Formats: sequence, structure tokens, C-alpha cells
Amino acid sequence: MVRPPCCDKDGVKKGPWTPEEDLVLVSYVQEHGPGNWRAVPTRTGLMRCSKSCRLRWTNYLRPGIKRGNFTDQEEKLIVHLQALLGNRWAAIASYLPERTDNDIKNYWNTHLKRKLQGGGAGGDGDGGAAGDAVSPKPAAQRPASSSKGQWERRLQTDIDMARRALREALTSLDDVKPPHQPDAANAAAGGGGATTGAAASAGADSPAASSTSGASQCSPSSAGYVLTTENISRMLDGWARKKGGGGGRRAAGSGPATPGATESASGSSEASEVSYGGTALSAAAAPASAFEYETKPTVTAADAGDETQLSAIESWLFADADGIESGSLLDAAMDYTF
DNA sequence: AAAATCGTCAACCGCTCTTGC
DNA sequence: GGCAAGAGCGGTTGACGATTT
Repeated sequence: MVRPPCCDKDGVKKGPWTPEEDLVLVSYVQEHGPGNWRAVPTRTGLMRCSKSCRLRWTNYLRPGIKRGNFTDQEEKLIVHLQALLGNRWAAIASYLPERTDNDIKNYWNTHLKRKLQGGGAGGDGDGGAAGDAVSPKPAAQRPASSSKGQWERRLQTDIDMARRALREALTSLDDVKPPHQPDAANAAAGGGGATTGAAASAGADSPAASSTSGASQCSPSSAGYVLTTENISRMLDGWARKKGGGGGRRAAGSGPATPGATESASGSSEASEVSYGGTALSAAAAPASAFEYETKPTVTAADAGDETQLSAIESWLFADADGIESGSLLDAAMDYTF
């Protein structure tokens, strides 16, 4: 017996989202907050299934998402974490709060996997392939435990290993790149920093939390705000161009709605900052009030970027090293002892 | 210049997990 | 405790631009 697909309805639209749809969705979320996706299609009139709405939001429209170029730091973290956790993208994404699991997954499949394979590490790159990676076999690929106790132990092990991996990654990165050197992408996202704040709180509170749950708790950041409004303005831009005979999907950016890819690729994301402050918003034809939900953009520290992120992670890691229970990353609920 | 191939990424699908009743 | 609905996750696909032949 096959369960009917959730979107198995007539009149449910599929395929790429249009800027108009994005706008509707963003407006809705601004007003009601993320969640209750089931209600979204009916309340917004979008001809999309709830799942599709949630996906679009979490992977694309959600505030604080950084797109494009992965930094060395991010890359190394991903490699380490993948080696340790396996293909648990949501878990990995929780350590990279500016990235979505989908993004990380794509990046892994298209860049890192091949890269590691090329490195002659053997295997299919799925775990263990990381040259400097540690565990012979991703924890996630060990036989699944059925009992809850076992599951918890496994989780704890994962966390422990992730911790070590992060520490290693960060340590090695210290050699590679001084922490005071914000990379273009992060600086640009401006936001990056802000979200990191969110990362430190939302993501950090529960590393195991899914990226999506991050979305729902998503302590809105100015960064996200920027990105969202900016995205929308770009969407409309791209859409207009497209309608005017511009290129295909890519022409409008990565997707009809996102010129963003090109933006980051070219490192011209300074545009983000430039557009911050309302111009993008007006371009998006969205009332500023519509973004109330996302709120209170006061991140002055647009440059808080990597440093903030790292310091949050580092403090967690080094709390471990010091034998201190930092608790912020690992909720007491985990009952994790160091 | 045209065709073929490759690379990238947004979106879909189906399954599992969580939550509320 | 059992069930149903909703939410989340990971794998996969398909469309499109870029590059190579």
C-alpha cells in the first residue's frame, strides 16, 4: 500500500517558486511566524503544498541564510562533521547556522565528496574519506540502536565526537586564517554575524536541533532581515528581467528568485549591506511593517561574523576542555557529562 | 557556431519522528 | 497506549548555465 503523497491534490503547483509566491509566503510568515505549515496554503491562497512552503522558507527565505561560497572554515567543519556524523545534514547544519541542510548536502555532494575522493582517500567519500578526518566510520553509520538508551548513548557519542572534530577544525584553522580576518562572504552577509548570534543561542542551545527548528525559533536577526528583503527585491528584479526576456532560471540567480548565487560568487555581496536599510524593501514593495516578525534589526555588528560564531563554538568547545559544563550548547536535558 | 557533456542547486518524494488528542 | 496529523530529514531528480569538444 502506498501512502498518497501529501501534495497529491489537483491544483497543487510544483516547480520553481515565483517571486510573487515568495512574497506571499514571506508576508505570511512575517505575520504569523513560521510553523503551522498546513495552514499556509489555505490562508495564503498559495497553490503549494504545506511541505513545499516549509521547504521554501527554511531553505531559501528564512532569515539569516548565507548563500554561495563556502569558506574554508565551513568546508572543514563540514568535512569533519560529515566524517563523524555521517549524512546527518540537519545535525551538521546546526553547527553552521547560516547554512541550510540542503545547502550543505548539495555542497557535499557536488564539491566535497569529489574533492575527498580525488584526494585518494578511497571509499565513496561518504564518511571516513576525509583525509584528516578521524573516525574510521561515521557514528551514524554504525548499526542503529533500537533502544532509547542506546540511542541516547549514541547521540552522546556523536556529540562528543563532533566536539572533538570542531575543536580540531578550529585549531587547525587558527593556523590557516587569523580570526580577525573576516572573509568576504561573511562580511557581506553582514548578516552572517547576526545570525551567528542566533546560532549561538538557537543553534547553540541544542546542537542536535534541526536547522528547521532553528527556523521556527529563529531568533530573528537583522541579518536575516537584510537577506530576506534583499532577496525579495532581487527576486523581483530577476523576475522582471526574466519576463523581459532575460535568461532562464540561472539568469535570475540561483533560481528565479535568487540572483544570490552570482552575488556571492562574485563576492559582490556588499550589495547586501548597501541595500540594507529599506531600499531593498521598497523595491520589494513590501511594507516595512510586514517584517515586524523578523524583527528588530539592531545588529550593529555586521562584522560580528565569524568571530562571533567561532567564539560561541569555541567557548563551548573549550568549556569542554576545561571540564566546565557550558550547557548552552548542550542542553541539560541531554544529561551529558564531560 | 553547434552539440555534447558536466556541474550546480532548487525542489520533490517518501520515510521517520514528534506531538496532540 | 494507540492513532492521526503535522513536521522534519535525507536521498534523488530535473532544469539550466557553463564548459568542452
